Amino acid sequence: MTTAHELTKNQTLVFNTLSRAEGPLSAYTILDQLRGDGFRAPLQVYRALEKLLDYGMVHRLESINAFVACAHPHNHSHNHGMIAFAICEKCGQVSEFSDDIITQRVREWTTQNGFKQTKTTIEIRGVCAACGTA
Amino acid sequence: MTTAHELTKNQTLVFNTLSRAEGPLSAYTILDQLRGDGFRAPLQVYRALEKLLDYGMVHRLESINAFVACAHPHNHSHNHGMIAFAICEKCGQVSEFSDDIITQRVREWTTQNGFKQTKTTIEIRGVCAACGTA
DNA sequence: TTGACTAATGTAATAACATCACATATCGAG
DNA sequence: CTCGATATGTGATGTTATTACATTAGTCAA
Repeated sequence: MTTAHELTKNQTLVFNTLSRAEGPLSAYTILDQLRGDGFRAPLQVYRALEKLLDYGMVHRLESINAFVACAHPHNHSHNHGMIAFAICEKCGQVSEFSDDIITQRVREWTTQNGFKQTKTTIEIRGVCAACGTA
Repeated sequence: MTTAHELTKNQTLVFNTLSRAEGPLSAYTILDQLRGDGFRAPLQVYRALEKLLDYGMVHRLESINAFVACAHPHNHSHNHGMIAFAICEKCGQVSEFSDDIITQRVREWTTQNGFKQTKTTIEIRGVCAACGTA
């Protein structure tokens, strides 16, 4: 069962910062936004992020070294599909989606090759519809 | 037509270093291996890598901040499929593969959402067959 | 050849991202 | 209360990447 996690003070602060943000934030941007709340060192942010990532409440975007609050209020227990991110390089907006066929194809490859996957990153960089037409 | 690129001295050194390597290397590891050839600063490596990435001769692994020589002697002109990487966290070996269905599914999503993709990253982290059974 | 342009290179400094090491505090179980 | 586990505070350090500026090398036209 996926209980709603009790967040600690720092985890709550970091999560709220990410939730309020328009787009992804770097750890150091989060730090700066939380100076007023007593944050002084990167580690305070990274430690909170680590837990939030564990809980599936936050995603890390590897290609831009940044973090976003998870868009879906999932139920992580079921629905183990891989999540893909489309990141707009103009406005920074991130769209999150999950595709069963992609998930399945990846699993097929890993199964056939005896590869035990632990984490999969799918990130599409480009320009979103809004920025493309503007 | 994709002409074989004339590489400069530094590009050649960096490419050869990556080609000889068992697995992916960080820019700073490459730098260290090229000290004997007169390399002194990170920028010498990053500049060469930038070109090699342009030419499609090298890939960047976003999830581990490292670089590998491209496994396929492709023909980049055709075959615009997205490339996926399976990265073993035990031994560092990287397997490269391309899946038309995944490529197509991603394109469907981007088309439907008016997203103009420029680059796509697919990286599977885990443990390879050899390390899994060992 | 000269001059002017472009691409490549060299170098130092700095920025951006992330972790280590160690001390202190908080909280629940027994 | 006391022990152990988890969370936190803090400084230093490690790792990755870029900026800024000077220099060198190659190309091509007049």
